[in-house]
Amino acid sequence: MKITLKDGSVKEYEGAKRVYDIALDISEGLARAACAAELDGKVVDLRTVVDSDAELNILTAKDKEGLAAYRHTTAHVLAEAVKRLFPEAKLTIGPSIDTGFYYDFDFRPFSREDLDALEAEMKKIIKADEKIERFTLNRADAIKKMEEIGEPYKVELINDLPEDAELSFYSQGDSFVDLCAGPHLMSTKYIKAFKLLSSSGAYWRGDENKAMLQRIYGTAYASKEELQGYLDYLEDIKKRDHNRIGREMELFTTVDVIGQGLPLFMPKGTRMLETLQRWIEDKEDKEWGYVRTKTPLMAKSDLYKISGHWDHYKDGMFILGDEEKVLDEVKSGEDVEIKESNVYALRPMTCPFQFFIYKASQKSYRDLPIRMAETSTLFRNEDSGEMHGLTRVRQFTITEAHLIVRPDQAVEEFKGALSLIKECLTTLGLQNDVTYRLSKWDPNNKEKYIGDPKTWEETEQHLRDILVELDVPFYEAVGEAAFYGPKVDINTKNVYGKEDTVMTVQWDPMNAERFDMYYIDQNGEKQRPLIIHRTSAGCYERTFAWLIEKYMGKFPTWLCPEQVRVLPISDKYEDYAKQVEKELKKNDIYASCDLRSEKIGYKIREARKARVPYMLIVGEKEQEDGTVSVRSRFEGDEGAKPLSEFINAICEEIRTKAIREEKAEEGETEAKKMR
RNA sequence: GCCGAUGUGGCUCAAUUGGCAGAGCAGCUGAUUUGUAAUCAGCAGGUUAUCGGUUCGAGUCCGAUCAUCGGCUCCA
Repeated sequence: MKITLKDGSVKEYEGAKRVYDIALDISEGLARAACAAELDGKVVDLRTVVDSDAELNILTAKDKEGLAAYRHTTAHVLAEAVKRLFPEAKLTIGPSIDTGFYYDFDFRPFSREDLDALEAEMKKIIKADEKIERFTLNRADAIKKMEEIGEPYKVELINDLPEDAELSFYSQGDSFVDLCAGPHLMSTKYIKAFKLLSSSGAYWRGDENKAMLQRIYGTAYASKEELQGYLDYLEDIKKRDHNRIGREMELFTTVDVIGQGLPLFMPKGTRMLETLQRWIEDKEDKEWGYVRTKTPLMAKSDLYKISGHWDHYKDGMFILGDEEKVLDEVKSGEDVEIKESNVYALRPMTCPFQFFIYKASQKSYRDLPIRMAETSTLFRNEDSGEMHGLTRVRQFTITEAHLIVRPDQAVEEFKGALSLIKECLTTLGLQNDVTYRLSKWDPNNKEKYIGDPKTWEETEQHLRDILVELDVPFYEAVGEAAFYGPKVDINTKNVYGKEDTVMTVQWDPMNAERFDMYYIDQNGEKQRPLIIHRTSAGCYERTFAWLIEKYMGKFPTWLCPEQVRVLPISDKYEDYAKQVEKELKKNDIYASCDLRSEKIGYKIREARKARVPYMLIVGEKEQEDGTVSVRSRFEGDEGAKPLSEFINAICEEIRTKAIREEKAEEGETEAKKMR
């Protein structure tokens, strides 16, 4: 038979052969690192026997699939260690994930000491060179076996598998057996480097109504160096955490008695937010044809009944008025008699408010599209465990807009909204850090959505076509749509590797009908418009958090709350420093003076810590020549230049919102070493 | 909401088996007048998150609440 390898080379063998032996034949080193293989495109175990011509790709821990198998085996070693140290723990599932693996157990919570003990036990198992063997059982035997060894969750899994499924098991050493599709390493001894990272609760099958299990997260790499590299990376990336940097830089803070998810923006943070806001409002209004509205932060429950929020989103809103009764209703799920006119809710979105602005006068087909934007503060009663820094809060402000369009304009307008977002991302330097997601409804969960299946399918196809035409890479996700329509979500990853939706454009075929919105067409007849809901720069809080993490607090100059700090060498030059500061402020530059009687090195250090992009050092020379000595975050010491020249340059940098490349940090680490 | 960890001056952290709440940085005052990443000295700063309990005595032990962090679930 002929085996075609991934690199195109062909090997010929007599008779049947194991994948493992073929791998050995090709290269012993490769076989040692091998985890699994792809046979004719399908991932298989190394023991798989090949008896006809085939395409073979040996997977090693350097491949995505191979690494997954390697980590999956590490998860099994963890499971064996848990069963050894804590025999009463019940096994559930333990897959590999992007960053490593986890395994869920039904047991008491694990402490860090437990994890350390488990790591030691795992090392023993690895050292013992336990052979891993695959075998299959029929359904009855499989259930009997799992009942025998006391694994009820495995029985449940088997019962949920299709009747004709092949029930594959892996044994590991003499005592450990786990239901598993594989593939796995052939022995525990091939695991070279792993680490248990953390433990936490997790629901059985991800269902909050089911049992709370205990999850152990870990990671594994093919070498100790790679593992250490990853652990260093984890440490390093936490230094970017907006929650830490934002508080340290006095951009925002929180206060116990004010409450969860209600951050306070301090002067510097506020200045940055308002810089962003002025930029985005100007852009929308002057370049993209938006008009601006300002609508109430609350409304009667009647409004949310029309919009569908009362039925679909009531427990996510802050309800005012006959509060206790409303809470009763929310809790019991039953209608309670409430004097409706007394019940108000803080708005969780702006849509219906702007819809009524549209409806305030009769519209002609010639008036459309109408693009209404609002810098819109919203309130959402998130569950107490959901809040995080600035990325998940209960009150936030969003660059919200609704485009009321004729059906023939919808595609163009939808594309326009995406283009505007792309422009915003590019200006902020974030365009390469996003993924596009087509968020679809879930046909198996119809009660969560309004509208009929046909409309959903059609609308989703429109979005798919637009994304393909714009040539942006995207993926599709079931069950992520808004309850009234599908959307394109633009996501990014935070420092903990979790995805956050930062921007969104939604195609809404439902609400024009609900709110009885119409326009008059050429023939004098009423027609339904379509509605596009969209953000441009997203929600200010979340985008702000993203910017902090992206730039580690060293923002592009135009966003900096302090753009220039003037540092006089001594108080003899105080007057000149103040004069320079005044001149900068005259040119709309955020400038300040450090007039303390400190050495220049100290003032520079402080300014660097505050992440001020430009320091102007002034002393005798500068005062005499009318110059400033520029030290920037980007180039370090840039030497003396006339003040006017500096002002022209920085004004141009601010005007164009330039993102200057940072020079590698030399000073701080050196200074630390020296101390 | 669920599981777990944590909460001590503005910040980072100490405080022996329950026994006088302490240090560095930041701040303030004074001296110093400084040329590209930390000048020196002094002073001030606390109901140990909040409320309750055990105890002769609680930062420490117990309970409740609030908040922060990591997960799970959720995220219109």
